[in-house]
Amino acid sequence: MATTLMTNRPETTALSRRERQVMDILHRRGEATVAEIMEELPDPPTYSAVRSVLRILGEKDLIRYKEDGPRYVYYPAQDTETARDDVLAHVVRTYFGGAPEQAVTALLRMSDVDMSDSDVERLRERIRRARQSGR
Amino acid sequence: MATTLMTNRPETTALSRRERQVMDILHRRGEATVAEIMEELPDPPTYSAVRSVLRILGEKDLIRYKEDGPRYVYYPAQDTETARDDVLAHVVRTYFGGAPEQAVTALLRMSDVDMSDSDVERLRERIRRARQSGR
DNA sequence: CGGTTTCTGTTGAAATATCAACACAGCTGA
DNA sequence: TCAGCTGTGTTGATATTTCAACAGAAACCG
Repeated sequence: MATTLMTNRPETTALSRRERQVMDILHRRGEATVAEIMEELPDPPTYSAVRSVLRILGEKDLIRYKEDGPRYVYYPAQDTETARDDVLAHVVRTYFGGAPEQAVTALLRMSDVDMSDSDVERLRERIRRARQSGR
Repeated sequence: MATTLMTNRPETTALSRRERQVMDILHRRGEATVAEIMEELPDPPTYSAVRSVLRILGEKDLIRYKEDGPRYVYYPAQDTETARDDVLAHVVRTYFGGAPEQAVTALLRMSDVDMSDSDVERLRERIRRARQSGR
């Protein structure tokens, strides 16, 4: 069992409201200063309040920072690809009964493409065969 | 601007830790009794505590309940498809720079299919043309 | 320089979320 | 019937989150 991995990813759950909002901002922007985070927060609290949240996220090892001249620039500790995989896995499991195809369908519909689940299934088959025969 | 819609969807943000955990359970199962929710919660609190969260979620109009004999069965107020669209929109925006194709790529990779963004783009084009020429 | 601005570090108060206890109602079975 | 479950309704305590204030260090600028 990948227990270690599970316990290492409290992102999906176990995060307070503000903590999640800040993490979302960091994931969306890639990195941000305290001032930038403050601007993007709904019902922006003070500078100090934001810094408190950042401190806690740091203690939980969910973010890092680097120095940019006089100030800190914060960014998610997780690399982007892992974060993406994690969040998609959670969404697929929670909202799509564990079936990625249905999520694909919904996404393609968002992209203004209409495609049934079985279409997606056929697509997967075609691609898999293509791969095996040389790619 | 669709301000009304925005403010109507506090699901993505503005939810406390427990509230989110409970909503996730309800979305995953479709519906659940207090006892079932309690079982699935990490670090399960008491029956009373779960009911407190449910009461708050009810006040926020995020859940409904129906009676099943002597007990209540709770379920999300949002219909499933809307909830799915909302959560995907949020994930795409937060983690994929607003590009659904990249999310599709990641999902297909999760499904053990390897496909580049440009592959997906070509796929979309092909499907769009097919639709216009009679489907 | 010296005053001002802009940061971070830290502390403690205020607001909110989380939780448990208790009261009460209905059902169940000996 | 009536004791024992199993539910809900409500209240208030506890824990956590959220926040602001203040102190000090470094950069900026006349």
